[in-house]
Amino acid sequence: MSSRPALVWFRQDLRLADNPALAAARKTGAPVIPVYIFDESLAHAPGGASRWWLHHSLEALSGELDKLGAKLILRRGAAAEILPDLVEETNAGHVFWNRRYFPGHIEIDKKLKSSLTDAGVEVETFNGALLREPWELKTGSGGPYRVFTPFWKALKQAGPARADTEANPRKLETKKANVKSDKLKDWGLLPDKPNWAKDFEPVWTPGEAGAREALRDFLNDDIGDYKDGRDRPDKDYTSRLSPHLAFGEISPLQVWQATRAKMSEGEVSDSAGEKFLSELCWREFCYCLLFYNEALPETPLREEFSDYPWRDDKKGLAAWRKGETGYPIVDAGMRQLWQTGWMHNRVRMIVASFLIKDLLIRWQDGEAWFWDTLVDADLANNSAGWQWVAGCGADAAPYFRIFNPVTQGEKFDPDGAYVREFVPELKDMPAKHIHAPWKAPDDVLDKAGVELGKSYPHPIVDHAAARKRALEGYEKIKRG
DNA sequence: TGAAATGTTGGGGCG
DNA sequence: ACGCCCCAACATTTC
Repeated sequence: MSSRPALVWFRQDLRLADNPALAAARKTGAPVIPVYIFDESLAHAPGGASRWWLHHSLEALSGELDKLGAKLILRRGAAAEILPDLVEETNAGHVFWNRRYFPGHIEIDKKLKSSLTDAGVEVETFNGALLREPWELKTGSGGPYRVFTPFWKALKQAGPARADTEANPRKLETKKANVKSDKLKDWGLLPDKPNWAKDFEPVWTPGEAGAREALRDFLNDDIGDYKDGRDRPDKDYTSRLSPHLAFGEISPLQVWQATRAKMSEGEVSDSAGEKFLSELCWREFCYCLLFYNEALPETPLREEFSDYPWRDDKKGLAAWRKGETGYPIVDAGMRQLWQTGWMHNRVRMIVASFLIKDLLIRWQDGEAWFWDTLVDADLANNSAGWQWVAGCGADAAPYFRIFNPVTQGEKFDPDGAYVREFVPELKDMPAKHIHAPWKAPDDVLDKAGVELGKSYPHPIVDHAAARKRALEGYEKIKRG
């Protein structure tokens, strides 16, 4: 037992339960000092929507710590300098954190670990973010997996690295630490003038309690129709856990265990539960891809795609961002993203396919927009996802798989309810014509109060022609 | 975790 | 009764 305090450095693990670093700190018996450092100097600093979430998540974490008598210390700046300062200031004998896996982060953490260790501080790091570390699962030939299905099989076979989750601590050894902390509101994480996040509030509850509630609601109810329902943006059959997972308000192990428990109780069908867990493991797969391919966020994994004849189309990109492409399912998705900080996964694939293949705009441009606007923006998921749609990733959709936005709309939003919610100017269109208003007879448009080119745009590209153009571009890079 | 083009089959209308 | 055409409904191939 040591009287020198134990520092817990919170990062992408803004929770108290099932937090190995925090658990280790408690085990020392020393007073625990929780710390969060906001480092904007890093590449891939959080985008606007993530900053909104981060603010509220930190507020929630700080509140939970308060209940245990601990004060969350907030500091802003380069962790490489601030953490050693804090260690010195507090005379900490231990520092604990859960590992990060993104390029840049890893180097910082490694250096800190060795310099602090050299200075006589005991540093220990843990896996708090993944079911398995990227290096724990290898193919038969010893390399990392590059195809999802075998990865998923191997992970399912191996199971999570830890068997049990740890409950929320009820007690924490603390000491009145006289350590200065920033005020959260001074970080300016919240939007102001205008408050574009006002519609986020009714939709989301950032923080550990909100995460737990989202998981419980999903497993008790919405997961029933997950297998097919998860593809329906007009329904509420997805877990909406993504932002909670991105900020580590809940661990994948907690999700895994809770789902397995419901499955063995027979309350969740095997088909729905397995499908959901496989989606959870897409996240693991993406982390793996990024861990072994640092350039994933910028550079196509398949090199030939660097030569793809992309177009510079500022107007097209702007129309896509604003949800004014004239394709209702695309516009609904882009507006859902802007309004709520989130987009249904099926629609993410549709809008991404549209940007890349119909507009021939670089996937990196879409990735950047998602990064800024998604509350669940996650470097691994976002870059792997965009590469997947673009067809240049490891286990990517073939390039010629080009979504038809009309067919997709008719298939997955058959009544048009999703479009009506987010594209209100089409709310009086009948289901039959809502996904292709330009093909609707004049009297139908009149009756719905839609004037193409005025109240709702004409399609900015002709899909059939755009599809042909995209495939011709593919021929070019295939020939090299 | 597509879509479009092309091919095949089978039923019904019709001369 | 028969062949022929049409076309919907699938199936297969191709991008």
